[in-house]
Amino acid sequence: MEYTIHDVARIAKVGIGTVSRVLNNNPNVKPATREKVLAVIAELHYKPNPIARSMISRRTNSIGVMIPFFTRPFHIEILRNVEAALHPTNMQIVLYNIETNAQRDAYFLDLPMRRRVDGLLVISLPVEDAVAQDIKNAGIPTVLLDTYNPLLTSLVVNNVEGAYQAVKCLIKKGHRHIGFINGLTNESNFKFNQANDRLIGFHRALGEAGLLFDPEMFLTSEWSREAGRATALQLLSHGRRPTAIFAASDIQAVGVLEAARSLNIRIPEELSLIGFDGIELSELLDFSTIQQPIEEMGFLSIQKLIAHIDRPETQPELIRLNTTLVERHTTAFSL
Amino acid sequence: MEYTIHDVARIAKVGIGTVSRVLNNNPNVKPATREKVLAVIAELHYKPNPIARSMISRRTNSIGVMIPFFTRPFHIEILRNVEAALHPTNMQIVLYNIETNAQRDAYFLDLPMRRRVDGLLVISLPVEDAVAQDIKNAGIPTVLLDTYNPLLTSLVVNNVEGAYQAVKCLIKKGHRHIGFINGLTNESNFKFNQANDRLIGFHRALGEAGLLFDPEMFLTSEWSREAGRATALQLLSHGRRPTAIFAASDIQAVGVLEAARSLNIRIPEELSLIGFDGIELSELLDFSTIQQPIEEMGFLSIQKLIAHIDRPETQPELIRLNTTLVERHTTAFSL
DNA sequence: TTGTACGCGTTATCAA
DNA sequence: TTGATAACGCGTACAA
Repeated sequence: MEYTIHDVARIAKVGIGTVSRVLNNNPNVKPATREKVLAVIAELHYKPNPIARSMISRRTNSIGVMIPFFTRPFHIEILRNVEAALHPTNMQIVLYNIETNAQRDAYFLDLPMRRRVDGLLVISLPVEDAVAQDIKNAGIPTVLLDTYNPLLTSLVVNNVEGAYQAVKCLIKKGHRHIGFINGLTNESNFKFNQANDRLIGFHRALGEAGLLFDPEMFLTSEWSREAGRATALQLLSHGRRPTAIFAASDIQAVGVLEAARSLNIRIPEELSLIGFDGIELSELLDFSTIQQPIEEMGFLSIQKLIAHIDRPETQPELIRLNTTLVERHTTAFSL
Repeated sequence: MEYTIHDVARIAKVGIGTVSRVLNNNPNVKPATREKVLAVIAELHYKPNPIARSMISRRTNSIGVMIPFFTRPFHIEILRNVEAALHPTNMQIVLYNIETNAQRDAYFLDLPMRRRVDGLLVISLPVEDAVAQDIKNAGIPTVLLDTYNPLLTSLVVNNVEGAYQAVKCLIKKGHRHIGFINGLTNESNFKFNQANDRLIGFHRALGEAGLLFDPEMFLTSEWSREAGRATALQLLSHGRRPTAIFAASDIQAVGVLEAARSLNIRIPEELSLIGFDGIELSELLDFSTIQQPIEEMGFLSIQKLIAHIDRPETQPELIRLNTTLVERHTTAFSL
């Protein structure tokens, strides 16, 4: 038994226009009639139908969040903060978990969320130029978080600088033989260009210290614990094993921790380690990392997205946030 | 430049009825005209407006997922599997993160998602009888996961049996002095009755072995790592400290691990530990736990929910799944 | 087999 | 200050 605005109007003996005005706090309603209408609304427990409202307003009060959800805890923490940022609003999150290339294309190309969401927040997923152009043409307010395309507002962390911070820290502590486990640029066919930037930072720190890049000390793995461990095992079994490892993500760093333990290599005495992301697990396992401003990333991206929704003429911009080196108990001086 | 069904009809020189029939695969369309219409649809990249469709069909193709999202990794893993189960469908997830009592009531009492979602999946959050009755009266297809109410289809794990398994295992290994860190029944004003059941299982195993319940060995803490650690510290500082601890959740068990490490208590030599949930972290940190069938919980709950959506006359049922003891390297014989 | 007209529940316009 | 009426874009009887 769902009531409509007509029921309210009929029972309150007013026109539906008046009810609508009451609902939308239009001041052009005589206080007395407003009271009368509100009384009926309360009595019937009437709630306006949001779908019908969307028909007219062309707003759904929801945003689509595209996220490669389960690959990394980092994404969960981002999502948490996105959610928190959205709370004060009355907007809802429609979750698009993206696990395969096909899924991503299905969402991006068909843009099925068109008119089902007011805006789109894309987390970490690379957006090709053609797709970005499509999104722009379709006029879908969009913000990219932890991924970049010049056509769309993008919020990224300075990955080059972050990696540089990490490696420089290790060098400062006397390490000369530093392993680098980077993330795959291609995973599930996604191109994560974060990895490229982190490699650049690695190179820069090395170059600045006059250290040579040793190809044998550079490996890549999936952005996962298991892959991180396997790769670390490889690195640590090397004839001349590294005295320090920089991992491109915390979850890979966890794998390094495991590998070291299984090889009875003590951390930090025999091996220093720095991860990347600053997920809660890094604190829990007490390892050093390059902290991303996760909370700020969530809030700022929502703020920008809402700006795009409210003012479609808003121009795309690139926002670059900084990382922070957080030293915990996995970084020691090289012997 | 969004096209409507009228544009398609006009350009294809047919009526909108025909276009609609083509869109909905109604067989009563002459192949030739179908082709013609499809050609125009393809040319215009026309997509029917889902909002307008919802007006008529009264389906939104989305389900609301209410989840106390960030308190425990367990919920994340549940959500992951719920998402996976929903993928084959063309349904979307609207995420309702619930962190406070006020939020929960806002969602439950106003039922603002009414008509914005086809169904509701409530994870872990207790549902009071009055609320359950409201939901039933409102005719909102609903499934409760990891929480129970007789009025609604509920999918729960046998918490009593799970706790019993854990404690019995410890007793079998010779432990006579077993600490129990239970979760709070009330947290953020939520009443988590999972804790009650686990306490019952604890009692049962003790009683069966003829062991006395020692109130000093029974503490409760928030369902968090920090709280688990603080509580474990208290337990382990006791004059006659336990030789084994059963924690009501894995995340609390992690806290126990930390506490033991900080007190230089070796695990499992000096202290055995069993957690509850079977989250990935338990595998990562290699501690024993009572494994919940997380994947099955996700898939089965969605299956049941869809049944309720498709056939509103479906009767509520109680589904009870079993837990499994997974022994890793934190359970040893008592000396 | 096809087209027209109506209704879904709102908001917005316009005349009263 | 108010009420009737026209959209919004679609699905669906019903008539042709």
